[in-house]
Amino acid sequence: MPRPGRNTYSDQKPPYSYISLTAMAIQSCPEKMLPLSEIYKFIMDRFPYYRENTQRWQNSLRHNLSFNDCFIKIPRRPDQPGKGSFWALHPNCGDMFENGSFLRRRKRFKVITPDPLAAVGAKPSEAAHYLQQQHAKLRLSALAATGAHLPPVAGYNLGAASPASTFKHPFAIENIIAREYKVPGGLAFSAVQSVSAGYPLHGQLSSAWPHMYGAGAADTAAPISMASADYGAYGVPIKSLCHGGQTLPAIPVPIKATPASVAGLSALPHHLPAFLSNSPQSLSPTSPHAAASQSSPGAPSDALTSPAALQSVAVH
DNA sequence: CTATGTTTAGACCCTC
DNA sequence: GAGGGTCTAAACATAG
Repeated sequence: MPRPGRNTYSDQKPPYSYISLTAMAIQSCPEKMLPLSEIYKFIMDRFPYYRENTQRWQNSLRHNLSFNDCFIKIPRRPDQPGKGSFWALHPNCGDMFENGSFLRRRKRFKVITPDPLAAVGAKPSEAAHYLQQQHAKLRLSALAATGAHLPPVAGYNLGAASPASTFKHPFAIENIIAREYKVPGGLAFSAVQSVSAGYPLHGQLSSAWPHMYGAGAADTAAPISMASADYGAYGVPIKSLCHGGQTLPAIPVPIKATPASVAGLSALPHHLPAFLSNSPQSLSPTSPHAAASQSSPGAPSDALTSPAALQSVAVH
């Protein structure tokens, strides 16, 4: 099975499924969510193969976004004008891939409850209240984001914030790349750790993931650029969410009402999965900036790393 | 009108 | 061979 990171695939079809390509794109964004057009752009930027037949693969890609539960649609808020929604990865899409193969998942990811609100048995009024709370959170974080020197927080920590946590998003660029850096003796070089520790990784990444971090790719928007100038506290980009100058992410609402969206959300709202709560921590990158100082105990970010927080199952 | 999102269907490939 | 994952194509609906 072809492995990533060995060549640039130039005009050849990259050995990644649309799912993994999409996941890469999403993961490359500090907010861990992207509008469709940005996903297109990401893929075309890095894989020349996809600069042709756009109609074909983009249709497939849209199909994948809709069809696969591992992608969740995040509506734009009213103050985020634009077309289409944002797309994010379900936090519990888990270890869908195995053996380093990005062509085929071992299991299809499927969620098992309709939505977080239903999962906690929220009545409509409670749901509204819940959403208001989330709104308030976001506004608070937005304020924080505008301040240049607020305490940094751990971002979409991928498990890094909690010592007990081992969850690392399988699609995280850091994670994917880390697989390429198995150090003799069984110790894997952890890009996540390096990023957390503030070590510049670009050099390593370039060699491991040439089409992503290639030397000549400086103009292709270094995917996990952690330039402090670009992001405020909580990792919310000061410039915009990839476009448009908005700083507030939308309230993430798993739109798909599959019977299971978030089965284990009984702990809500206090332990609302960070991802779903759209707590800025959960959506911001792990960065040198966003290292240790954050996270009060029990902060929403814990939820992302807690298996109990959001139970989805990989269904065969 | 175009981009986006959903759904259905068939073919191909892989794993069990 | 069955079942499942992926890819492709197409039709349709909706939003900007």
